[in-house]
Amino acid sequence: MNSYTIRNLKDFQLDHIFDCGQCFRWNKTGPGVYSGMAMGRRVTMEQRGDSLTVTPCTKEEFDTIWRPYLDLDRDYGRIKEILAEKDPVMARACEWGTGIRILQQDLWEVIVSFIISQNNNIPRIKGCIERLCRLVGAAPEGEEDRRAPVQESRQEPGQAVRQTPGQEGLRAFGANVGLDGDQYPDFPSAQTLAALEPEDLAPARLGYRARYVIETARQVAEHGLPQTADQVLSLSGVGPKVANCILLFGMKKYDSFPIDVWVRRVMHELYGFREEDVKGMKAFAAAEFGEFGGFAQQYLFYYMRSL
DNA sequence: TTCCAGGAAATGC
DNA sequence: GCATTTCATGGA
Repeated sequence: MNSYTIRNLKDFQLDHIFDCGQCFRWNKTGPGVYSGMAMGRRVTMEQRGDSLTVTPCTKEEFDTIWRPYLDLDRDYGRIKEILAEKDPVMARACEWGTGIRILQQDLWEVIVSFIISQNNNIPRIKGCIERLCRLVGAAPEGEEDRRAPVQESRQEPGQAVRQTPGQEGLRAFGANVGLDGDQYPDFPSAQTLAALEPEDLAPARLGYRARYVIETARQVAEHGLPQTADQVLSLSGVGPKVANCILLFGMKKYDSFPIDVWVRRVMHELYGFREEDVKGMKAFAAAEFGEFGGFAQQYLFYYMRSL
């Protein structure tokens, strides 16, 4: 299989990039090796020292898809210099999380992923997203759809058969299909999800978030993807924290500073804020980190989680 | 059992 | 306006 290798990478560590909570569809399959699904493609990335090998991948695919996805054209060394000068805590966090890069992910996938992330833990978020993709996601380009047909017997006897436009697209993996990571369906589109009802997503076990995902899918199917912060906040199941994640990870708004339980913890324990003083933390981040707030947040998040 | 997880929406005051 | 409660799910 064709691979592409890029050498002499600086400020690049796959382990930190895929373990700082920004993405959920990459899985570690060996030392420095990750297999996953992004940009509609299933690939494996392997880092050895300052070299990165992507498989399958051509030079053209690397330059047009993975170079921007991995944000390789941004000078993270300079960003760390600027942030490290701010305060000793930030300096340590930059050093600890060196090699972190903010991926340029698909906006729709980011929206759904972070709606699912609310009041949830990272391993279970990954499980929810994987089950959602296996349930209603499209087969990736160039691969045949090996999913089992939808089980018709789910319908209770005597219960009216509900017809929805998306019914024919609904699939479910049978219990005999191994969950061995060998299947990587693409992320379901807004149109696909908009045509479903919350009970259709029950096998994905999103909990009460299924309603938010479908309602947001309908908003996006009708009005298109959000383009402003206000439009992001108007989505169902999107509050201040999730909105900031969407702006940062899906819309390149690098001044966003998502404040979750971990950031609250680090701001409380290492910066001396009261834990409930989210307004104070927000104001501090805006004044202190400014246009680099998103990068600062990622370093702090990773630092606090690994303490 | 109870608590908690990258919170948001509904409800109460 | 602000504080409290509720919302599924599953692991610790």
